[in-house]
Amino acid sequence: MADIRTSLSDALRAALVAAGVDLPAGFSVGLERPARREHGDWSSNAALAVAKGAGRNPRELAAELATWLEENQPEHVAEVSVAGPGFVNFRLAPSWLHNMVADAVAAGVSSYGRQDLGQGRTVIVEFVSANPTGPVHAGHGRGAAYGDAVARLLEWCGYDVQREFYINDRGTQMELYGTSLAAVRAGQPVPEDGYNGQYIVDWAGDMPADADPRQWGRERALADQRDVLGTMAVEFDTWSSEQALVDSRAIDDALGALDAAGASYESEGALWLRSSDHGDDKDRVLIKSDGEYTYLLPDIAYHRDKLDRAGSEGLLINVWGADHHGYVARMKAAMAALGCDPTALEVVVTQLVRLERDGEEVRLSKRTGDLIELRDVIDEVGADATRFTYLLQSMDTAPTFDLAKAAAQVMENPVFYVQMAHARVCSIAVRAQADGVVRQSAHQVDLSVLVHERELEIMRQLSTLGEVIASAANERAPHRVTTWLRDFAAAVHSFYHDCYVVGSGIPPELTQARLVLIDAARVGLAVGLGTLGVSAPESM
RNA sequence: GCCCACGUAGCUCAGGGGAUAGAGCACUUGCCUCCGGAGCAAGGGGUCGCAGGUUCGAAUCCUGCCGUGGGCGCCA
Repeated sequence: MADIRTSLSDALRAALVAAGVDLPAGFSVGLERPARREHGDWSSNAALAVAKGAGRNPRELAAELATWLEENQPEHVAEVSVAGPGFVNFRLAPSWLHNMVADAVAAGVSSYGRQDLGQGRTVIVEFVSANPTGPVHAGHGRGAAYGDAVARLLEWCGYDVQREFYINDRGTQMELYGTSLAAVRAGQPVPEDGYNGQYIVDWAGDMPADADPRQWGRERALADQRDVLGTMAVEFDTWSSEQALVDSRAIDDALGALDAAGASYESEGALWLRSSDHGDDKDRVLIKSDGEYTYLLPDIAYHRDKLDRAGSEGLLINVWGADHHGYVARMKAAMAALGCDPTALEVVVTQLVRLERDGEEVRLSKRTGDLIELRDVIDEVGADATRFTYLLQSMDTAPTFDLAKAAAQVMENPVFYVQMAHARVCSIAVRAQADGVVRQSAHQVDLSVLVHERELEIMRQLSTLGEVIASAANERAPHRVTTWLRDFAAAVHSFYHDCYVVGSGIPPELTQARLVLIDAARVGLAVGLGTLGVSAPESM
């Protein structure tokens, strides 16, 4: 079927040419969904955009376009009108929505709304990357939900996605962690700046006497992290070890490359990166005066390795917490110093979450051991609600996550509201079968009887899912899908309330058409939830 | 002091160049013969932090200021 957007765009372009407008090179017709129903189904600002360059009055030009379009109507167009300062508005016949419903049902949960933006391009999404010195905490949870949702969205849009977790399994923190475990195991106080959490006591108690505390502690922490992330269905393709980079001499190679590029120098007994040559505030230390690497150096080697694995057309996306935003400039500077394409590395900084329970703040503090583990959040709230709640807002905002509200099984809880919409349409289909309704195959059903405002609203919203997914993927903004789901679920609940599918007084052909409609709605809900990694239950 | 993000309805947040700025919660008022009322519908409520600028058009882009959060280590 012809994409409605393409056919409208082509028609507008033809109308502009017919009106004698010389289109600027690279001109693309602007088409959008008007915010207000009375402005039609699609709207174009083309006349406004070209009027000045063409020396025309925008309203008059728009009127000329509308007249031409009325005489040369694209498929499904019912009415063309001019409004406001010079918008050209299209009102479409319901037939375009009926076609879309049939397409949605045919495509199904496995492919409706898929986009071909990536064309197989490799993307390595790195997220969570918690230190292997303890459990993942609630703050990591947002990164986990977000990173995985971005990965799912990119997959849905045709990218070849790798999910990656970077393990900082060497360095100062790792030493402190090992000595803390050993001290507690021996009944001694933990060293200064050591780890104090209750989990240290628990884990030290499990540690065999002959174990290497660092090595054993690393495995213990990773197993714990993997387990908890698994309970919210976050799985990684690759777990990259910092220590392995050292062992493979990748760090020496990186040092050599930086030296060859003239990007490093010695001073005060340390080795420095000339990051200020590439946009950073100041130069940064790579090797400390005591000979130990800083965090930055292995990370540079790691990103070289990732770029190499992603290939020349590949893209790296890093999801970092707000407390790491200061590292973006130096990391990009390092990549620039090595001659890498700066657009190949994209860092998304997620703002911190304020965690509450019944309005009372729960403070996160890994150092003091006073931390809320992600495990506790999932146990209290559930995996689906945890993910959905983390994805309610833009990553640029620092939202409040109220555990009690997120856990509540009530319609005021957005995740419950959306999942309930899915369960409801599933239950209608079950009910229809129980009532002995024999369903026709979808392509035999006459959908033209679907003209109720509630039905039209479901179809209009469903028709936007593909665009929403595309923009959510492009903007790395899964919350756009969350927002769409809440709106779409509201349309489904309204339909459910006003339009019965089965029952006395419902004509058989309307029952058949509505069964197809709710099937399409089910697909839309399941696809949207799927891109967020949230389940779509058939009953609740 | 410098860097990043944010400031939209009483609260939590969408919208991030277009037309009369939206949703949920809370508040007011209606609606249960029948598919799940764990609902639906209607209503009140906003100088989009402030001041300039760019534009045919700014909540949206730019500059400054104010406020909030985070960062500014040879920790990660």
